Amino acid sequence: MNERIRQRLDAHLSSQGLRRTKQRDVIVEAAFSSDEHFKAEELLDKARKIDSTVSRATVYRTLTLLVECGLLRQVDLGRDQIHYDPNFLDKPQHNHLICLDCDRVVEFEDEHVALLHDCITRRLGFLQPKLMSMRIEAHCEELSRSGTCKQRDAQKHRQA
Amino acid sequence: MNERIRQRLDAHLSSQGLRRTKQRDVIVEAAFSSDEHFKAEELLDKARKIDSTVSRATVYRTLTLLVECGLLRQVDLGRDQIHYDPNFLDKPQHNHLICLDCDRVVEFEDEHVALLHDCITRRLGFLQPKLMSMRIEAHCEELSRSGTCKQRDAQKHRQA
DNA sequence: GTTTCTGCAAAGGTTTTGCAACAAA
DNA sequence: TTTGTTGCAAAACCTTTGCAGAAAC
Repeated sequence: MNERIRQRLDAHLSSQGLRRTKQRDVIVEAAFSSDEHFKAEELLDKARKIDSTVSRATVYRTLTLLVECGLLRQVDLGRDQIHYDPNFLDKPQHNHLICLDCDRVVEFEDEHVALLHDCITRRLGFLQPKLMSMRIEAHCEELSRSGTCKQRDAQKHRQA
Repeated sequence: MNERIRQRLDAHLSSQGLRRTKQRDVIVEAAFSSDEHFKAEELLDKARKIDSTVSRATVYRTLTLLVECGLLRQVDLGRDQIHYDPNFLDKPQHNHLICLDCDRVVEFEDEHVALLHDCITRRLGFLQPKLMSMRIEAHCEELSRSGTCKQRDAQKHRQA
């Protein structure tokens, strides 16, 4: 498991008098095994592939824990479901662009966004912004130009 | 009822072969009676104040309809609940700042945001952005400076 | 040993749906 | 008339919770 994740988790556990357990390790391993976003139920599936006895309740409880210590963040990617994003430790300022053609999610960082957030926030009579999120939905340029798009083809293939 | 709302709704209804009903009128009236955001259950309450026989199912079905024709938009204001925003007809580009001290939501428009969205989207290989949303959460400047904030005092008063 | 944690199953809350009666066009 | 709409109640989801036994420290 990634060193920084371990460190932050341990710090949070001990500061709160909480315990390190086998289940929490399994769920954390599952959550950060890739950089993909996931829903609670998907995390349960991943976790059960590592240890099939992990319960749904513990997954939900651990999700809350991981959000509290900043390792995960809830993100609204549209599509009417809350997803969890495991990439904020590495990219604390990133945002999301969602492809309207194939639903793929592109993470991006942009130095101008932070400045803009800051200006807007102050202008409205607030102190430095604490939490910002930006979501863009757009159509794929490649698909529109060439009539095909790698992601979309791959997706169709999966569905077939 | 606002003329533009009526027009857009009628256009959508007739283009889809749908009907104008007493219930839909009531729910639309309730939804746009103020510029406040609301949850489904809150809309049901408002609608029932106008006509107490309106059913929950019809409210949900009408919400879907109003989102489809662009009169409402779902917004994620944090706090783990989807809200509906009735103000996109008048301010199609607006965004939200949420006060961390009193939970009030400030809508804002900013000309730079659109440009930034546009640049980012093209740089990532997508066509002109279709749907954008930006959310900022921040602490109140007034509260921090003077130890008090009108909104917050009003809120405490309501809770007492 | 004490306190926290887990799994289970039940409960809670929100949204959707099948269906028969009803209403709009 | 025909087709879409409604209300109801049940179902479908997703998430939380009470509790007794198990595990961490």
